[in-house]
Amino acid sequence: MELALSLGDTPKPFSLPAKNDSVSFKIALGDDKRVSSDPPVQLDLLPSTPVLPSSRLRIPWLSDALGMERVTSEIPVRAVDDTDDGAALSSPNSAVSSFQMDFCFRNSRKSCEGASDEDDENGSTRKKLRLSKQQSVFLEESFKEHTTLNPKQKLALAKQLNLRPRQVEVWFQNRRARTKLKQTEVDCEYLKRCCESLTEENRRLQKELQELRALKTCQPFFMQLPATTLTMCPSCERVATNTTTTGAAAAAATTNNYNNVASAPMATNNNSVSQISAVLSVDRQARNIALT
DNA sequence: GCGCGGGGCAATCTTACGTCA
DNA sequence: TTTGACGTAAGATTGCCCCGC
Repeated sequence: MELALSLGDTPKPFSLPAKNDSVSFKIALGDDKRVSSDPPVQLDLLPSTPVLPSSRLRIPWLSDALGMERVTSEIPVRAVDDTDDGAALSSPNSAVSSFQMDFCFRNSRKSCEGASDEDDENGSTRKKLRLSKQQSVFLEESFKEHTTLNPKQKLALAKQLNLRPRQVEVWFQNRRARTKLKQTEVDCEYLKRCCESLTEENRRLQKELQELRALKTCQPFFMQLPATTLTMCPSCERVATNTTTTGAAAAAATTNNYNNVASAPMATNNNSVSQISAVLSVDRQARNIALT
């Protein structure tokens, strides 16, 4: 998914890192300046302080990568009728109660029925699975490492959590989708703030422009100035030189021709210091009026 | 090039659960 | 305290598209 918002003359296309399926935005402004000082928020939708009981629950590929000792025997696995993936997992029946003690501390009834398809077989309505807190935490930890799973990882995770591979797959799909949704919401909020900021900036600049035009028409002193005048940029506090043929054009060009005062070629015209000071003074007054 | 299978994604449905009057 | 309506979160399904074989 790619959204572009460009303002100004140099829209810059951007590419998104596909990592983590997050949607991010870049705003290309005319001079590549951010409108808002706030950087776009990158949501950290993963639990920052997982309560994963790492001593008992382990992420297979993580543990393998770290060379950790496998302790999967501590996570008893109940027999699962895995019809959709064809990978039935089994373990001694004695492990069932141990698993349920591990995973089903919450709402004793519902969260323990997840991996069973018994409801389908006896014709009654199938109860919807609610993952236990620990299962969710474990999946979140896994998601933190891999937002997508390869078949091997999926099987390993399903086995450790006593879920069907399909359930793990669905959980990851939903997790990706909802992460993306939340990130999109955050990004939209950020764009909204940017839009408001730009609107306000535009309104202010329009007002300043009107003030400058009014100043130009009301004060013939402007019109009598030589070709080059100095004005102060209200935004960046820099003095601008406008080398034009008329005073009117100079006034109109003040918004896009601001240079550092040090580089202003003041010596190239016949303006006296007093004339420059007068222009600056008038310009400052106009600016203050516009801002207030 | 075409068909097929697998995986991801978007949209949607469904259900569990919390809140509140 | 109980109960029903309501909203939300989350598990699950479906259909489509893309890609590799």
